[in-house]
Amino acid sequence: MLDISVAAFNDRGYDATSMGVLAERLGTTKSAIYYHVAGKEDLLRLALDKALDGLESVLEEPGARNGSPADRLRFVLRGAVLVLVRELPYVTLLLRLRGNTELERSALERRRRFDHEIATLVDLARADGSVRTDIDSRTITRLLFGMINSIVEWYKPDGSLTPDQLADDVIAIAFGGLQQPAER
Amino acid sequence: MLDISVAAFNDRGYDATSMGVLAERLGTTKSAIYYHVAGKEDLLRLALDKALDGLESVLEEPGARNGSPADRLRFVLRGAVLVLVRELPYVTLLLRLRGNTELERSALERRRRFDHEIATLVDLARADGSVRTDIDSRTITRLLFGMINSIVEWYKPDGSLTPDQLADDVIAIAFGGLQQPAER
DNA sequence: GTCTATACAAGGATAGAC
DNA sequence: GTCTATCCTTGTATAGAC
Repeated sequence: MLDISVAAFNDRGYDATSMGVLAERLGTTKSAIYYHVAGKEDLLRLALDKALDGLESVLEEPGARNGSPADRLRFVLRGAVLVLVRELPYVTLLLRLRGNTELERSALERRRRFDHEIATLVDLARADGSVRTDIDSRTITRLLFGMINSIVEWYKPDGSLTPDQLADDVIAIAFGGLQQPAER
Repeated sequence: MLDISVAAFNDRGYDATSMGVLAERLGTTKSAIYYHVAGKEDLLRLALDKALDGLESVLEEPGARNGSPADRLRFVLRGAVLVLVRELPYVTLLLRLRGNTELERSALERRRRFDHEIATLVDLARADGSVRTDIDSRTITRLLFGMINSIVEWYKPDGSLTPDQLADDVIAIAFGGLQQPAER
C-alpha cells in the first residue's frame, strides 16, 4: 500500500495526488485508506523516514569513517547512489519536497544534515590535495549532489544499467569528468 | 505580476499554490487576478514559454552550430547555464513539472527536444575523441544535465558567484571532474 | 480595475452499516 | 476491513456593485 501510494505521489506530485485517485490506484475507497493510516500526511511520513534512514545509514558504515578523505568520499558517494537506487521511489519523494508543512520541513532539515556531512568530506579531500582547489568548495559539493540526485529523475531499475555500474560511472565522472581517462 | 506568481509557485509548488495565497502575495484579491489572466494555468503557460524560449534560443546561436563538437558542446552548456540563471524562476518552474495536464506535457515535450539536441552533441564529441567512451553516452548526458539543472535548486543571483564564473565552474567540472587540473 | 459575495466542484476526513 | 453517505474546508471561478 505504501509502495503504490508513493508511486502515485511521484507520478503526479504529492499535493496534486488526492485521496480519491489514491483510492482508485489502490483499487479501494477513500474510507478504507483511513482505516490503515491516519491520513495522507501519514503516508508521506512513512516514505520519508525510509529514504532518510537509508541515506543516513551510509554515513554509519566503517568505510565512511576510516581511510583517506578521498576514499571516504568515494565510499559515501557510492553508498548514496546505491541507497538512492534501492529506495528509489522514497528518495524521489524526498528530493521533491518543497517544505510546505512542518513534516516536510523537518525531513528537509535531516536531509540538509546529510548533505553537510558530505560537504565536510569534500573539504577534507581538498585539504589533502585529492580534490581541486580552483573552484569554490560549496559549488563543487552542490554540483556533485545535483549530478547524483538527478538519478531519481531518469534511472530505471529494470534497465540494463546495474546499480553497481551506475555507481562506478558516477564516481568516474565525478572525479574525472567527461574527458577520456588517462591510460594507466 | 507574473514574477510574483512564479515565485509563489516555486516556493510552494504549482499545485499547492492556491489563487488565495497568490492574491495575498500580490496584495490583491482573487477576483482581481481573473481580470488580468484567464486563470491559474494561464500564468503557468506564460512562465513556461519564457523558460523554453530562452533555452531554445541558445541552440540557434552561431556558436552552437559551428566549430568542433567539443567547442559546440562547451558553448551550449555555457549558454544553458546563463539562460538558466537569467530566467531562474521560469526555468525552475519548468524543471519541476510533473506532466499532470496537457499544458505541462507539451512543455515537457519541448524540453525533451532541447535535451535531445545536446545529447546529439555529446555523441559527436565522443566520436571525435573529446569525450570519454568508457561510459554509456546517455548516462553521461543525463548526469551532465543533472548537474546543470540542479543549479536552480541552490543558485542565488545576489550572491558573490557571478553567472559567468558559475558557467566556467560548470564547464571545468563537467570536463575535468573533481581532480586537480593538470598544469599547463 | 478592484472589491464583496457567492456559486460550484473537489479534497480530506468521519459516521455508521455491513 | 471495507463500503456508502456525508460533513466541512478549500479551491477555482464568476456576478455584480463601485
